[in-house]
Amino acid sequence: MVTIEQVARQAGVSVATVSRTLNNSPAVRPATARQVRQAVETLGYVPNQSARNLRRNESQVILALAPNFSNPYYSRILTGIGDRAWELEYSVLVCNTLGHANSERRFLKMMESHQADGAILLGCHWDYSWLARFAQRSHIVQCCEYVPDLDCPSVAIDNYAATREMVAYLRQLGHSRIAMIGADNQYISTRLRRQAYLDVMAQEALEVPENWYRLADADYSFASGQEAARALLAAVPRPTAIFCVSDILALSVISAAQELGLEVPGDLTVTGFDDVDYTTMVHPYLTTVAQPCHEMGRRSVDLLLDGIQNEQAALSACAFLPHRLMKRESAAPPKNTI
Amino acid sequence: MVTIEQVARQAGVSVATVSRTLNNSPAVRPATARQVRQAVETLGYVPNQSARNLRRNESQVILALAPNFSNPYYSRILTGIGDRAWELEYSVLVCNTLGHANSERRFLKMMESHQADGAILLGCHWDYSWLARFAQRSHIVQCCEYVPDLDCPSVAIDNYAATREMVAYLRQLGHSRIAMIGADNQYISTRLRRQAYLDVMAQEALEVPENWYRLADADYSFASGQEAARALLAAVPRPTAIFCVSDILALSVISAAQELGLEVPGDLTVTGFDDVDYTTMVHPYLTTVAQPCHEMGRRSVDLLLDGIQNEQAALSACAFLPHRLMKRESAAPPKNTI
DNA sequence: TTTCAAAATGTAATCCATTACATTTTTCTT
DNA sequence: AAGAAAAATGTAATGGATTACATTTTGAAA
Repeated sequence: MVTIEQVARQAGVSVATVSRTLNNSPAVRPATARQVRQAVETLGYVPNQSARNLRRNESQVILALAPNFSNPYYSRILTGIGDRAWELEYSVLVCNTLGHANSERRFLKMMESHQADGAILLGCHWDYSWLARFAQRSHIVQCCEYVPDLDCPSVAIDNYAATREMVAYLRQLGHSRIAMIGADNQYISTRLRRQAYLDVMAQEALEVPENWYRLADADYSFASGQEAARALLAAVPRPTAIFCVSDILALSVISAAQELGLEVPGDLTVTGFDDVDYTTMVHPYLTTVAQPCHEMGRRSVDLLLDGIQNEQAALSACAFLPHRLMKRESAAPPKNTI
Repeated sequence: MVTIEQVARQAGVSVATVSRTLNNSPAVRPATARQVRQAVETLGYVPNQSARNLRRNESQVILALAPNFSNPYYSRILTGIGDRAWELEYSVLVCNTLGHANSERRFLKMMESHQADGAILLGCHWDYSWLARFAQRSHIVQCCEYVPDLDCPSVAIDNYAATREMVAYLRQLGHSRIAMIGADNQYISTRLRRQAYLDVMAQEALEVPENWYRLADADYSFASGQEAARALLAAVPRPTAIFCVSDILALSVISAAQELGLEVPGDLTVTGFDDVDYTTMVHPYLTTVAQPCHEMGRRSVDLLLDGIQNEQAALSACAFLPHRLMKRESAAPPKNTI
């Protein structure tokens, strides 16, 4: 293996000069730098990052913890994270936690062992108090989901406002029997969306019968959505609109409705959340809330590196990025407003 | 920061003993080991991986290069890779190459700089000769796609056989006007599927009019599939079945057909490839070829680590994993076999 | 009890780049 | 041309764990 010493010898300079050249120190005379680069080229030298990391006490690696890869929503955020990290010459260790607390811990421990400089958390099922202590010592950014009082920056959309808009839109279309399918998790997004839904309904003096707020799996699985939908569609009177907290769930509702011979949006309005690719692949195209996933990923990286590089960076700013209501085919006025 | 030296002092032993204890060397007396672990616990010591990596000349990290994250097919393989790596205490750097050769190179360079011990390549747009030279020096495994004469192990299904089965099945249903939508890339899978399609058609003495083999984008985009489908469906006589090299493309064909007022499978049979989740989310459920994605990911890791750990491991074995023909709703006999 | 091999532990070199500090070279002023 | 400041370069310490080799301890045989 070629080491910096061999390069130094080849270039007729000291190792310090080689190091400075490669790190673009301004203290190297251009002519000397040229010789060094020449030697690097000739010998095919590639610096050993482990040595650099050891000395500089950093790794140029950031972690991205996601509860799964199968949700295209996460894929898009991860793509954004990867893009920005690439630009800033960082690498991303993507960790599929499967929602297991112990795997979250093991991954986060990588920061203590200097294998990673910081971490971006996308909705994890962590143990709050443990995480709180952890956030004290390590650089963490929360993306999409966040534990409110945690001492670290976060990036998300305004879930409460977005949901209010969506429910208000349904209301404006003429719906009054509006049900909701949430998810069996403690995510802040889930809680805020539920609250926004209830608030609008209350404000409009609309009834929300028990069981009109139904739960799908923690990770929004298609099957659990179908099940929730079947239960909802069996109710009498049946809701005329169902607001779902994810696009996959919305697709599962459409599927369940069709199996019952109901047409969407003719007999039932269905809305989703996230605006993943599949929303415009089959008719009816889904009315949903678009999140700037890619940008959210990018912004998370910026916040994280800001915290790593500037000691006195803002500790716990929460960046809210703009969402967009995508009005498409799956929502329409109810047939008869009984 | 707590170092091994402090642990040694605390435990009243030498650093060598601490190191041996933590690496489970059998040469440490149990009683001593206990003291050491006690000290580790007390001080909250976490070994510095950079130092370890420098000394051992390894990183316990493997790379996984994928051309994109948006295709659920890749997500499933990556999940398999992550699972297996987790079991073996390796970390996975997932790299989204976006199909750019320069980013593939930059990621692969991480092996030369000792940031990664090996790499799993999922269909990349590499420069063959460069890669060949690279594979000499570094540990690489190809998954799903592979460059045939490259000196490295690979994992894939038998694309040729799988396609033959699918086309034979269409034939058996009674189709004779069978078209195909491939992709504008040089992947081995694309080439083999095309060849298998042509071979079966020739064998059955079926005509393949020019333009019945159409190309979607290199990365199977929905829009490009729709375009290809529209062109195919405008042909006279129109094909009665379209074999697509990916599920997304199949969905795009169904979408295009429906926009023309054609029913699937009534007026047109459509088949996909990969069996991603979405194939059973909307009707018609897709007839497709299932690949053991998760297992392919896991197997790739095993092959890679085998190569890393055993100097004389098999250099270029190609593991073929079993596929499965999923007969579902999108394929049916043609209405009239004119 | 002595002796010696085996087992356990310790000492110090090593991995390779970075960087504080020391030294040399260059440049500019007078 | 001398002298001082600035710029460039060099020397050697440093980061923290691993491990070859040296030394001590243990335990069993004689």
